[in-house]
Amino acid sequence: MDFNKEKPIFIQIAEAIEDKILQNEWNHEERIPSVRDTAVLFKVNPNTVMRSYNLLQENNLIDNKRGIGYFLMPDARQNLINLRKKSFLENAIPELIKSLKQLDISVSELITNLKNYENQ
Amino acid sequence: MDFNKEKPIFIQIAEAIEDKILQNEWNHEERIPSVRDTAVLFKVNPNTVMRSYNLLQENNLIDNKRGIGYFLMPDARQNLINLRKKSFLENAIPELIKSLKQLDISVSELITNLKNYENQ
Amino acid sequence: MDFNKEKPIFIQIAEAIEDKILQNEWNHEERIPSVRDTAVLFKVNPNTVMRSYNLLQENNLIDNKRGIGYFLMPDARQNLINLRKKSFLENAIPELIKSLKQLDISVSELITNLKNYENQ
Amino acid sequence: MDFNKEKPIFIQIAEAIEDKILQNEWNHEERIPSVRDTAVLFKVNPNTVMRSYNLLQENNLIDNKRGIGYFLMPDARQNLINLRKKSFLENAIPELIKSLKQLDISVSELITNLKNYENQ
DNA sequence: GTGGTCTAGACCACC
DNA sequence: GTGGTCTAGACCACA
Repeated sequence: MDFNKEKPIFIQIAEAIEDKILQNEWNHEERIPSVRDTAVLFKVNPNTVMRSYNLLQENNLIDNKRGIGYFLMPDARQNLINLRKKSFLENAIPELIKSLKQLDISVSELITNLKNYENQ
Repeated sequence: MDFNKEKPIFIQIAEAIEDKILQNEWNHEERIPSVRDTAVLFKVNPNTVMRSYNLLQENNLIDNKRGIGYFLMPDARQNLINLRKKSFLENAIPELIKSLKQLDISVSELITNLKNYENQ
Repeated sequence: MDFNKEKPIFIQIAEAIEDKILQNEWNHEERIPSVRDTAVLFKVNPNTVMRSYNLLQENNLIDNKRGIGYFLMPDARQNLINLRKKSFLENAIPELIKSLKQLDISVSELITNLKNYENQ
Repeated sequence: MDFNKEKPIFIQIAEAIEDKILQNEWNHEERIPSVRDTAVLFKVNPNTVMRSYNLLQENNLIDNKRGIGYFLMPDARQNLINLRKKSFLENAIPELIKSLKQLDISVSELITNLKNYENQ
């Protein structure tokens, strides 16, 4: 995995873990890899992974059992979907509309364009 | 104008000026306000505006005449539209698609949603 | 190091670093000194070094890893040689020819003159 | 005539006039065009031309007769050739040698390259 | 520790 | 008047 320079690395790692949650990489309330293992996996300083895990914890996606590790929250996947839906509706859509107007692209043009992706 | 804390101010100023270009605030190859005037307008240090103008110059939107000021490039508006269209197609659309998949939203659902904005 | 008053300091620093690259001061993709250290070395404000590093980055000679520092690009040395060769052929040679004509110096005269330098 | 952005305009105008002197545009001690006419010719502020003329005067190429205009100095052409020869030997040649070394170009390579220009 | 942004204020060359 | 460079010093996010 190589990182996008625009976003902080710790956020990108958090998002990568979120993606795994969405893809059901782990079972209900299962333990996720340790900070150290994840740091090795991403070739990154453990402090950085720590920040990612803190972020996930703030969003109620994982929880910490001291001395044992981090575990998925009971409703992790559903919480995550809700979070993303919220941000999608509040941010992505209005920005999309703004871009369309500035570039003088009609909604129907956009739809045509989107169809190219429909089967991927 | 108040600034978004997420992005550097000098970028936001550059974008604000880009928006003015799109809205035809200035005529073909017209002189735009001086660094100092823009600094006063945005209540910001002239150095910061300097960075914004440098950015615009790198993108071939404005050009400098020594001792006189900055002027719109002949094709500023068109160049800008091309730049934005390119970034829109390369970034916004794929991200949109990714979000749709993760959230299990169909394209038709999205279209329905978009229609709410159609007349704004 | 003392600076030439004709050229901006930040450009002269960038050129000094380029010279070090040409002289293989650093290994392949090695980290170069921090902005602050370089500022101390040249007895200059860190902001000034920042501008030099930005310039080098634009020319694909160095790259930044967030929170860590600046690193030589994989092909830094070769890119640099290409850049300089290009500018040499496009600028230096035609100017040389122009001078020769204006001064009524023949190419063979020039060659004789050049030989004085051959063993330095 | 369009100006190179690297050099001050007043210097470029002075050089353009020097070139005309070399090309015998004017006769011995002839009057050269007025500041105003030259300003119109180059589409430039008269103050700028004033600075060019001052520069030429400092180099003993032209002289001013108050209320009448600027005139070529008796030995203008020869003075100019001497000036240029001096600067050529002191600046151009050593810089050329430096570039050759940095780029690892041998003198013979250079000569080959120069021959392309020999008949222009 | 690293780089990045911003301010305040000075000084300069150029037009 | 214009832009351009530089300093000093502050504050911040990131690793």
